[in-house]
Amino acid sequence: LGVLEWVKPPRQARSAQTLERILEAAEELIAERGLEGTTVVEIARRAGSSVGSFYARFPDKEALLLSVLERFYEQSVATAKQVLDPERWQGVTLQDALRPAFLFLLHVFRERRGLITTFTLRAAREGDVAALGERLGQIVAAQVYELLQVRREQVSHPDPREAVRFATWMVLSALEARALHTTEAQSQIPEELIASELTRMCTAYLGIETEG
Amino acid sequence: LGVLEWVKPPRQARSAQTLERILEAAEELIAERGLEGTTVVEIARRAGSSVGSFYARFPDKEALLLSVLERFYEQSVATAKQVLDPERWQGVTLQDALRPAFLFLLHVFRERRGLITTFTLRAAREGDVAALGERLGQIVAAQVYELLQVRREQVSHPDPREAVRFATWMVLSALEARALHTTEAQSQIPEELIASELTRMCTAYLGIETEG
DNA sequence: TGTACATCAGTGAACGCGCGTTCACTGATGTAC
DNA sequence: TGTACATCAGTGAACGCGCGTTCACTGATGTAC
Repeated sequence: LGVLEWVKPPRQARSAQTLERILEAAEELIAERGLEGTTVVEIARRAGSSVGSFYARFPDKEALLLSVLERFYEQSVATAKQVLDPERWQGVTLQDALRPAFLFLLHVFRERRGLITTFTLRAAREGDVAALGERLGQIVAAQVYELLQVRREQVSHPDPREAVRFATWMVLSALEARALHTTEAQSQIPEELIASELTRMCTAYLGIETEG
Repeated sequence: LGVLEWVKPPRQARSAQTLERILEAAEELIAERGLEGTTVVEIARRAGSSVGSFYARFPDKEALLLSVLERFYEQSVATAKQVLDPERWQGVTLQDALRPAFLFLLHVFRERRGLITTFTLRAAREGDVAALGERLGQIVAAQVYELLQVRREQVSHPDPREAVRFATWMVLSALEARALHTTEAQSQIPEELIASELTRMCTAYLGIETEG
């Protein structure tokens, strides 16, 4: 499912720029108001373009969403790989690795709440969108498992691989829920506290003897 | 936010029945296809009624959704209170209380997946819908905390009340996420396993010395 | 118990709005010779 | 280097579909006397 499938590639630099501007504008608007709340006319206007140009590139509005989604997905995978690079976490206790990682995740989910919400809503109805999200989760779980390998002997959970998968799923679910429902009351809980409790929960679950 | 605010009360038994049939049909259709996917004409047809009758009761489609939501919310609160009644769990270890409770929750979230999904999507954009969900979560957390009181001395988490709130939020988030994304791969994980791991996670997090 | 009238309940065709999509047209860029 | 032509890029008014909502009308139920 490469971008080339939804987008008719531009032949001139000029239209490549137009395409870029359209994607940019679309991402902004979708993040602000969701897909339903965003009209093609608005996208074109914010991009300083026209409806016709839009349809010269995208077969329909749906294809646009998929393009924006794919961009986002690739960014996410890249970020995850970078953050979870084992190099970064050598000689650090699991807790000291997890807490900052959770803080970072909380930050990202807050910054990109609009897009995440839109995609989540979409994933609830479209299988292929859901599949992307799941793939991302599995990539993260695999990376985390790598990190855990070094500290293997500390883990008392009978099936560490499954445990990591499960914990990853729980954490991502919670972050997703937090992005989805931002009632005032919820957002009161400071991110530091959430990060601490997530850390406590994960280490306790994996069965790591803590020293705090 | 009582039903009476959205629904014009019927004066004759006949129209009370019609209203009931409309609510029933609406709930079915919304569970099957979501709100957007459900037209007023369809609701009327499935209820064996007419569009005019619909608008004799509801000011608009939105009010219908709120009525269905409120019904669901009240059922949920009632069920929660019943299931978490301390009477039921006297003399049982926390693990033996949690596991069946989680199994039950998984069951409910599966059975009512359609409605839950619709309301979740809605809650992401409408504050008042989100508020209802949060209220439900707090009710559950409070009840669970009651259950924990008996086993207080076993808990090693420094702030049990907050811990219960946090754990409840995590569990409900995970269940919500599971309802939302039913990719094939996800639904493969058997509910028994999820219930076990949730139990393990919660007891470990609260800091309860397990005996298994 | 019967008649006249008021209100409630129900019907579905017609209306209208929002928004995705099309299309006839203009202008810009590249290519052939 | 210049001219003719083809293709690419861009424009925005007009179209049309789906669906929520209205409304003029018919029938049923209750009430007054």
